[in-house]
Amino acid sequence: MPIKATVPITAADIKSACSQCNLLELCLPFGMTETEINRLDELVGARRKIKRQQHLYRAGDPFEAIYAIRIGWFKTHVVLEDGREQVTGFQMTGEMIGLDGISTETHSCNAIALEDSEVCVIAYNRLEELSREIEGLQHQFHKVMSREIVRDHGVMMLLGSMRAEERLAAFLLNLSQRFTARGFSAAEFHLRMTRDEIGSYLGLKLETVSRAFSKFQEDGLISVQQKHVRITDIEGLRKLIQHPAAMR
Amino acid sequence: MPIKATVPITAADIKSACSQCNLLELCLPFGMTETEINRLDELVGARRKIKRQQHLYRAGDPFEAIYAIRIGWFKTHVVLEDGREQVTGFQMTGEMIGLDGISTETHSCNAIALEDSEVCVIAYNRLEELSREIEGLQHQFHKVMSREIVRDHGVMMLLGSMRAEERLAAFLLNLSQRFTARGFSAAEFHLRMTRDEIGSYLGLKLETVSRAFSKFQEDGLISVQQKHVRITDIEGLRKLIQHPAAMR
DNA sequence: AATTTTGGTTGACGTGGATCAACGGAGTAC
DNA sequence: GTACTCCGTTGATCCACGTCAACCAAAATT
Repeated sequence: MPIKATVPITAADIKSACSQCNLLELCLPFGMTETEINRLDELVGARRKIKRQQHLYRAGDPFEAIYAIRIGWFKTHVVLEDGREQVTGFQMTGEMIGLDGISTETHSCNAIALEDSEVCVIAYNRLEELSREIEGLQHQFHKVMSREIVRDHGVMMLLGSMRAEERLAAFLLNLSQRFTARGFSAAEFHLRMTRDEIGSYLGLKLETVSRAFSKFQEDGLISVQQKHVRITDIEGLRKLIQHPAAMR
Repeated sequence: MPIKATVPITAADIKSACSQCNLLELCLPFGMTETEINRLDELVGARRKIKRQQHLYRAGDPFEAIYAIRIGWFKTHVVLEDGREQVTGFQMTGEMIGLDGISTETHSCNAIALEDSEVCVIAYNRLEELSREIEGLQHQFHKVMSREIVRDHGVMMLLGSMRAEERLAAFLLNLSQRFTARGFSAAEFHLRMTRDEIGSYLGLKLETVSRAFSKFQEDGLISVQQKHVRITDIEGLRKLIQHPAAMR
């Protein structure tokens, strides 16, 4: 049974507290003073747990809140009338999700948990109120939105101008960099998404993604086994992007 | 000689006034009360004229302002180290440009006028100040940013999941819709960009764009002559997208 | 433990769009 | 008016990636 994406308070919910959270430098409070962060605690409502494969929200849902991911992974995707899907992003701990809803007050994409996850629910009207009072919050929120725009432009570059292997290399480097920022290994990580989902994000078919993984392994750039990836030559991956792979 | 993209006051500049402007319902003031709009006049600084092919700003420029297009057309594009370019958008009258700069306080793309154009310069620090005071401004500004994110997701769908002719059809329908919103003909318009620029935006080569134009003409969907386009069967174009063109 | 389902890999083959090339017309500069 | 440059069109050919298919491993279900 699909779960409606509103803001339910269940027994499992705990009151969140930004001031107690260790994601500070990744999340909304970044750059704010301690006093300001304490005031954030009034803003951030309940936490909400989302099980693997469940929706955080669906396209068409009324927009009420944005979400800060505390634990876990999500994907967002848009669907065309004829059923074609396009993954528009993979979001991890410390990232904000739901910004698409502001423009029309209705979510324009679907957000699905890739593993059991937990988000902080940030009521949007409260966020607007509070960011009129707290300059640091306002500024950081604007940065978060702008960052999303810049990221999207990067994806356009990827989809519009790069070949299959370059796209995958860019994808892996991006993941690596995001893991690093969270204190995890830059070289070794576990993919939360399937080849098909990666393919959708990168504008490729799953077979092509799989072949590119195998090729990278043959070339000694990475070692892959299913969802486990170890980057063995990060410079090699970088070069692959800079020197538009052997177009003879 | 390239012009540095700062905020120069030249003899040609006139003080702008949102309250006197006829772009209200397309631009930042949308949804604001008359009193609020009057206060906007303190926000919007000089106008600035940009000649065809000149930069409004460049990637790497320090971010100081966003711009509302009063007259004309722009393209934004990002450039990879190896020189590959990707057009990330075409912006017309009433649209905001420069939002990419907020995240890092440095512009991340280039904005170039496609024809002689004029923008209103909106100092970003003043915008933040004022939108802490005027709720309607804050809300509208957030909507503008969110709309950009949603638009970008649409482009990802286009680049990642659609075939050449579908992409061009979607592009023409999008232009048509934006012209309509400005009171121009939905069916007949003048393209401000070259086949090459359209191709870059759509992730196609200029030859493919040209062939798709010719195909649409053969099929009686449009008539094209150089940059002049007349849509003769708008429903036909829509169908083309909904029914993933004959993949036999 | 047996069975089913889902996800990933690999090979053979087909094709949409890229590439290469030639040409002609529009716009611009002199 | 003439020359030049830029832009768009069209044809011939090529190739990167999609499609189709078989198979296997891992995970979920019984």
